[in-house]
Amino acid sequence: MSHGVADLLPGRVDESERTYTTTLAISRDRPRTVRISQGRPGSALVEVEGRRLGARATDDLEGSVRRILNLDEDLSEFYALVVDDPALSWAAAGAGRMLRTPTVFEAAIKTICTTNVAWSATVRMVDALVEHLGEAAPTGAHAFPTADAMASVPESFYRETVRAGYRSAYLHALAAGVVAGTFDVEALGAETDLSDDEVAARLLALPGIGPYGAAHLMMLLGRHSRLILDSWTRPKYAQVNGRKASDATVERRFRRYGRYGGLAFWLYLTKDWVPG
DNA sequence: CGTCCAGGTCTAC
DNA sequence: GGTAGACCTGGACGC
Repeated sequence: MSHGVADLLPGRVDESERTYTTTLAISRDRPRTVRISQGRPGSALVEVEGRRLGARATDDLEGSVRRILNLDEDLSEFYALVVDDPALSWAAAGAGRMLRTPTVFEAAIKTICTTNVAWSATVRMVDALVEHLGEAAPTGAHAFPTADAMASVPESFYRETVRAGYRSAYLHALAAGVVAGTFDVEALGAETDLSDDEVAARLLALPGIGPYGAAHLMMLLGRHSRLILDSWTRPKYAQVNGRKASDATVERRFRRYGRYGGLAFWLYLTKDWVPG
């Protein structure tokens, strides 16, 4: 079973039908439940529940789907780097486009919910956030909550209802900081002139985000320099590699991929997720 | 029923 | 700059 933060979108992947269903927020309107599947070769089919959308809402939804499917990322430089590499040449066929959340805020909140807990607990916390704070679509399904919605409830809500434990303070502080403008997290997904170091520094300044979380979020932002080193990737590396290695050794091994070191590491670990 | 720990982070040395 | 200790929770495991 494969997991990634984007798997935690308030929706579900149906592997047999190869579809992804989720409920997405639309500005100035109720959220809508959408079903994403493969359309004609080279295109995605997006089916929207309910009455026909207006032009404005359609634009919103298309923007969200583009961000979820990461359609605008150009990985040609990475493919050129690995095409003659026995360990990663398979990736040049088109791997590495991470499934993402519509907003950086959502990814950051979910990343906090992955720290120091079993995956089942992460799912439980995110489900509670969506159920209790997310706006409902006509289908009854809920979208991921906005920063405003998350800032509007007290920290005790996160402890008592979400059962997020000590993460509660981080979740509330992040939402409140985004609302106040202290943390402009969406800018990190839009800016192109910021260095990876600058982006990393801003992510590390977020409450509850440390080296693991920053590396994880940067991958989703198309910043592939950092290796995600955590309790899942370390043993997985040992398994794929054949023997254990220190973080420093792993970092050294992937240094040759330059600004794509993090992506190379991730794909090296997840090759067995790819069919065939 | 007690202990351990899971896709860590923060604080205090 | 590097490193112990504390930190919520609930599922897994040993007794």
